[in-house]
Amino acid sequence: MKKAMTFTINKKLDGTLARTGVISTTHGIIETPAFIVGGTQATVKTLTPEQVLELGGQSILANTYHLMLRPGADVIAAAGGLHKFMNWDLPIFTDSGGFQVFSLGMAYKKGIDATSHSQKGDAKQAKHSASQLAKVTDDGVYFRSHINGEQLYMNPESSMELQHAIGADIHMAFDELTSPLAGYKYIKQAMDRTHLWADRSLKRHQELNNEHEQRGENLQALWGIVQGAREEDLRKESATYLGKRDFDGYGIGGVFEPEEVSSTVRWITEILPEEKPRHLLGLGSQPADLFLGVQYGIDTFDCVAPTRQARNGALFTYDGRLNIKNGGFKRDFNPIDKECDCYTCQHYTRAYIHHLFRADEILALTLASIHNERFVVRTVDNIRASIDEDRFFDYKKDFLTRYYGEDRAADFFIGDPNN
RNA sequence: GCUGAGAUCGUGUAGUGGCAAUCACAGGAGACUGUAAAUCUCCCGCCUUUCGGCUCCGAAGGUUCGAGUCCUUCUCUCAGCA
Repeated sequence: MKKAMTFTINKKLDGTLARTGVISTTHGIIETPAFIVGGTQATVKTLTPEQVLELGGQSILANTYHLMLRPGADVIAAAGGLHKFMNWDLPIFTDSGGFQVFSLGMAYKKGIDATSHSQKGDAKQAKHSASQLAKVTDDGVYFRSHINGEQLYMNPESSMELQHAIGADIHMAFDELTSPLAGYKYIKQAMDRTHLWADRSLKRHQELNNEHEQRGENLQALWGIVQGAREEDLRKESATYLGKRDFDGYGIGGVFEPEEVSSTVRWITEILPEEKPRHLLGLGSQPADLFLGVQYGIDTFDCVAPTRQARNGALFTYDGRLNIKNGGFKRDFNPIDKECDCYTCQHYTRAYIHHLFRADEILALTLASIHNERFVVRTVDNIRASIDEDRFFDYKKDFLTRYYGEDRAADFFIGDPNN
């Protein structure tokens, strides 16, 4: 059978797990390390595909759970697949729905949500904790639609069938990620279940690819997902188990804090087969995640934070984050960041964007999203260039010191050769 | 000029005899990591780091154990009529 996807390593950075390379799919290539843009509901919120291209997006990640609910995988298949449906011709990833097992289920039961940083006891959380929307069994997961409460069921096989119908280039295996507050016993149980689900996902995936091949259609790729929370032995067991399977690449799930990147990610990437790409699921809301992820062997990232924070007025600058809604920007006629090359910074001032947010104008969301997404995509692109040019550690030190300040940044440099 | 209705936080309001300050907006700040998120949280009379303390319902009187609330006069606003 021909391959759905290939990965070529161009350069490895001596003394680290970092590398640059190229993922090649039937919809084109992704130069890695790369930031994959969040496109959950078959759209990058507030942006047209042309705007995503202009800000340097190489690929997007959509979500099976959301698209199954609305408009339905059958609708996307009838439209000729997700690329055609949403007018995005470059590579697309789909997440399996596994994250929603967590965000609609255990996360609330445990009294925290998907973002371990968020405050306990906020009104929304209290409201939702009363009604958990997902329930896990060994075979699969019962969901209640967050839209209308309808009962749904998803398991590894159905996730693969939905993902193949949606027709992205790279799929994620259906997994269960656990709350950071879960106990060891439950973490292990969920990890073992994730492994069995990975095998079932792979089996169904290969059957579906066989059908594609017989019909002369494009093949699709599947990446397995490593779990095990913060437990070193479980993470290593998970990487070992999945590393032996015939996946096209790997996702690392259930990582929540920047501190975990330099420990947890390393345990895993040292074990996973070097010749396959690794994706760090859901991380990238701050620059340290990106530098540490790459340093410890990550090839691709995805994160909703750049666009979500943009919609809420929190914007990246090379000197740290600012909240454009604050009163101090009312008469600030500078761009968001003088060194940013994005469309927003080329044409608009802080004062104007401040005004748009205050006036509840929807252009605020688009301009802010363009900026934040460009900031993150460009940072990862620059990290890639710094590896190719053997100046990664200098770039990392300059960037993070400026962004966080010397004191806060110090922890990110432990063990670096130039520290 | 007459008649009527009003005056409570920056604004609009709730409160109709029992610890005044509800709700919204405006304002001040914070959070957000495989998107139940253009969302959420906190502050918003004055003093105090906190604990807490002090004010306060257009003005002045009055009734009452007790008044934002009832009575009298005044000021101002709005509506209708002249």
